[in-house]
Amino acid sequence: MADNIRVRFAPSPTGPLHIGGVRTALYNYLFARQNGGKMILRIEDTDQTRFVPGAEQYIIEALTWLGIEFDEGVHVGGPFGPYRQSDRKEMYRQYSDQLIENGWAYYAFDTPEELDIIRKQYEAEKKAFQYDASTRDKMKNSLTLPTEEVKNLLESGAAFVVRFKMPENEEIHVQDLIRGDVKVNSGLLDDKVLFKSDGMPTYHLANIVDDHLMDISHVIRGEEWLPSAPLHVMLYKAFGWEDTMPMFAHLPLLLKPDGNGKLSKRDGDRLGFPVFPLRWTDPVSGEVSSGYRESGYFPEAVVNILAFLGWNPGTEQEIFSMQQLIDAFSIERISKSGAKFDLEKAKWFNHQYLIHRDDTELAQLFQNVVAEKCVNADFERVKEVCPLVKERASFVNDLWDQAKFFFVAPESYDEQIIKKRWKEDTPTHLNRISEIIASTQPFSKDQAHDRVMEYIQQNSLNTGQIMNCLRLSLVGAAMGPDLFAIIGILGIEETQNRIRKAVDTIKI
RNA sequence: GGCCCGUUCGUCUAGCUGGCCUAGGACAUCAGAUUUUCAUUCUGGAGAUCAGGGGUUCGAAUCCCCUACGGGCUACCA
Repeated sequence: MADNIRVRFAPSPTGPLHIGGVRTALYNYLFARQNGGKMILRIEDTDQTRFVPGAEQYIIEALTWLGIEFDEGVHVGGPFGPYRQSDRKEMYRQYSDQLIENGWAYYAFDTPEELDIIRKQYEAEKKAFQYDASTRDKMKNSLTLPTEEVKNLLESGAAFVVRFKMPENEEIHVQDLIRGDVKVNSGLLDDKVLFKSDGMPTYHLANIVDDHLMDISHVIRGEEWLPSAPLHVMLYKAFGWEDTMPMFAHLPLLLKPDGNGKLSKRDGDRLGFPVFPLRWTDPVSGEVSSGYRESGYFPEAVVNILAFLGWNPGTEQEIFSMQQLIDAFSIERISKSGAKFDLEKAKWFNHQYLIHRDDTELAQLFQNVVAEKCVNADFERVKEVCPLVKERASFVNDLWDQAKFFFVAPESYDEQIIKKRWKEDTPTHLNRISEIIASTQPFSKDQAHDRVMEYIQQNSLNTGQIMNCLRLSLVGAAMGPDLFAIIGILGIEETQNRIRKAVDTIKI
């Protein structure tokens, strides 16, 4: 590996960052940290028409939430700034000029409308128009127009773009860290616009110039960029920057869980899982898209899930902290094929983080949920309850469904259980058991357990029947942790109240 | 259409320098055990003839070729 590892995550602020982008950021981050390199956030906002207010802030907030930190970037500054391409606007022109001077690029005056017409004509003949070596001498550009006219056009302020002059027949090699040697003939590529008529560079120019200026050593990005990688290689060559050209790694895409195609912003809520790290409200339509954070995922779990979508350590360990990922990560072990998001496995990951979370911390999180659901709950009780029910939950919110009865007495009783277990003499026994529990000295769940079991045996009762009815009285359903653990937490008074209420309410 | 990338259980994948693969793990799923309940836990099962076909080789999921399928790109979007 090179001495100075510098990687960048370079999103466009065209909306919320989706999890594919988050994964790209994560892989960049892991690679940088593992190699003691720098992680840079660069905002690529060269398309003014697609700019979405709030998107940049969203990206920063999302990555911060996930623990993906930057050494340099639009929000933290750094020696290679500015880090927002719109703020770098003035410096791109000189690079496109340089290419024109060297004969690697030229001015083109064809208007979008003219190009549109030509494309339609080609289409009518079932051909595809490509602005390249075979067509550029028929177009309106500085290669075909007289020098004087070009000069006049430029001076008169006519709209123009700068196009790359793609060689007619040259074998281009892209060395990809994941895919190996990818080669393509330049004759198949077109004369991409480098500099737009609005004075902004296109992605291709800005990207190469900035990566060079920012001393980027490795470009780790999505596979959708692989087709334009040959152009980028050519640009490095045209600028004479081949020696410092970064290494490329094109990541496999994240696919739709159902059917085919790459995961898109629309898929998430359609399939019941978030595609965004944070909830997003579209500033124009007002449409709300759910986020992992708001859905109850732990950031550590999201990182773990994403890390394993397209990468694995080659061992059987699946739960990795960020630091462990940094230590274990390697570009060589990134898979080549796209991965589908699996909601069930994602839940399992979150479950793992939930059950291994420190009990006090978990209790604090759950305390907030309890506070929303009912009146003031004692923190000590919340803390006692958590370890009893956490095995049953994937999310903190699930804890409520599992532990609700610790905080609120049952309002109704499961009819099925009543039908199956509740007998005529049940009230009598429950009243006796209520007294027994109340008289247990000293009171403890174990004592209560022993005394109740003693009663059941002495009266030759059916354990299952009595216990289920007792559970029904306290919980309202056939669920929950160990009955006496419940009684221990509810305490004598509440236990008695609930038994009394059940006996009064349940009729057969 | 053209170009590029890919293809192992339903899903994520191990396997990459060919023999230890009658293809391993995880999630999901099924069954049994445990339990006073639900869940957990434990044990076990089913599940990919490695996309298909040709080669190379004593031997291929692993190397080569072809085909099929999937995906990406093909804008003055990134």
